[in-house]
Amino acid sequence: MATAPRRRASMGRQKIEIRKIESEEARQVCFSKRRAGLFKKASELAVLCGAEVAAVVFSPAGKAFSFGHPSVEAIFDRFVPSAAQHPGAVAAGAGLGASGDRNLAELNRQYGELRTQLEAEKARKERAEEAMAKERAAGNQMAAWLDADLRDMGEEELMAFAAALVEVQAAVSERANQVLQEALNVGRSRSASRMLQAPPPHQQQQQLAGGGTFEFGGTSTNAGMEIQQKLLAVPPPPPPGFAPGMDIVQHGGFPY
Amino acid sequence: MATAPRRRASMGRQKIEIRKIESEEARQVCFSKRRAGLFKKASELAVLCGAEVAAVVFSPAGKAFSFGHPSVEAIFDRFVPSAAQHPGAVAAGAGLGASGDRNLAELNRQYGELRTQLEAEKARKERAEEAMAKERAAGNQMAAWLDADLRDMGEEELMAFAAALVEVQAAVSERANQVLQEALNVGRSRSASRMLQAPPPHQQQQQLAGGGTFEFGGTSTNAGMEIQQKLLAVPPPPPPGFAPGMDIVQHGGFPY
DNA sequence: CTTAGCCATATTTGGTTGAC
DNA sequence: GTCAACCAAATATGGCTAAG
Repeated sequence: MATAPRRRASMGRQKIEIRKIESEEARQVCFSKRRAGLFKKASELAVLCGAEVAAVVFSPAGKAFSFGHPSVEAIFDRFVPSAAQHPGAVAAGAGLGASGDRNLAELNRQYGELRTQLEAEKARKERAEEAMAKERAAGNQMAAWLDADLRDMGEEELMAFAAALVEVQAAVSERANQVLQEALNVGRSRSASRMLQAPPPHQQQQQLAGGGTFEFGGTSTNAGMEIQQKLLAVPPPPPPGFAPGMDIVQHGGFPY
Repeated sequence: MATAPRRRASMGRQKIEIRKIESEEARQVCFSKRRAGLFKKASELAVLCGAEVAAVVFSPAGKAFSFGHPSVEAIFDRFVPSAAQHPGAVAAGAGLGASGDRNLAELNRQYGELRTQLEAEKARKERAEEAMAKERAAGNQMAAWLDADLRDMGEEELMAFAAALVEVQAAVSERANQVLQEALNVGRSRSASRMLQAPPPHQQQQQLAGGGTFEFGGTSTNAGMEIQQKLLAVPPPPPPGFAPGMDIVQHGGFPY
């Protein structure tokens, strides 16, 4: 058409991390958009599932917005009847027996924690997946073992597994050396050298901790301990997770 | 509607009208998904815009779920100044049977739900544990392999074996490093320390930050949150490594 | 039954621009 | 400064299947 600088009218939706938006302005705009979106979602949830939903939002400026079906009051009322969810309150419980005496705050905290962990694990899993592909490339039988259910391992297991790996690594290394030695002794240079010509593509990544291949005990007696120490040596463990902090209460299960 | 029998494993997301879902089952599923989505949105809104958000939803079955930042009660209070939610300790000790009966019962049920959640997680871990046992078994097998009598091997065999070892070694090494890294990234709470059956007594239990409630109202600078989110932001590439000494955060404990 | 993915597509919403 | 509109990429999630 005319002389209209047809520049891409948009960069499309940009990905943003869930952290407080710096720009006051952008934040305000975002607030509006998302508030609307939230209410819409709330509404849909209410209609689609015949659920009772209430949502109250205070803009950073202090203005209040709310959505409620049938009404905010109704929901709140139902929710708060005797609310014993005061951190200080006891909210003893008997129903569920032993552990029923936790107060909501605690449950809350626990849940948030759990969720955070799940989130973290999820991320980890993905990275693992990636690495796995690489290993598979190695094409050897061991890869299978290495791949195994690592993806499903929890932190604990991972740690233990790591310890195991270190051991194996040492053993393999040693053995490899031996084999090479043997090979050389028997003197069939031909293949011996060729073998070495096939350097595993991932050898490069062996550096991490010490600056080279980590050398945990050639002995398997205390590999675990070593690791433990290494771990502890690491700086503080930054807790990952999505939307940390806010207190998710989930009085109930949260499928995620 | 033209039947498209087995087009693809997925029909992709179908467009649906916003009206009560007929299928009880589908409705339940939808409820779960959307409830999660709603809370996530709420959470994002809170974080992104530094707003205070509360959402309460009652499933058609009557179960209550809620999300609140900083907390549902806080929002409620603010929304309804006259709210009488400071009963002090309605359900204290006595628990069921008191005026907070209904509420408590509800709470208990809810807790049960949560507990189920946790159990699920636990189960998952167990499965992992199991898997690990398997790994270990494989490991033993490998050990045997390592002990194979090289003298009985033919040249070819020997060479192949050696080559394999080298590769395995590399793979293991890399994997070990990776695992360690992962563990470090996530290895905070849980029982990262319990990982070794015979852990050195000097293991300093990491103080986990868990889903602590971070103060929001104010302004920005909340070290804890910053870091957490930063980490999250770090998608995949940036090798967390040991070097970066993000400061930490660990809000020690909770003011409970 | 409840939970966990998968996949393709419906929605949502950053970033911008322009009118109030 | 608020809000609406636009565009395109980021997400959320119906519909299903598989696993407990």
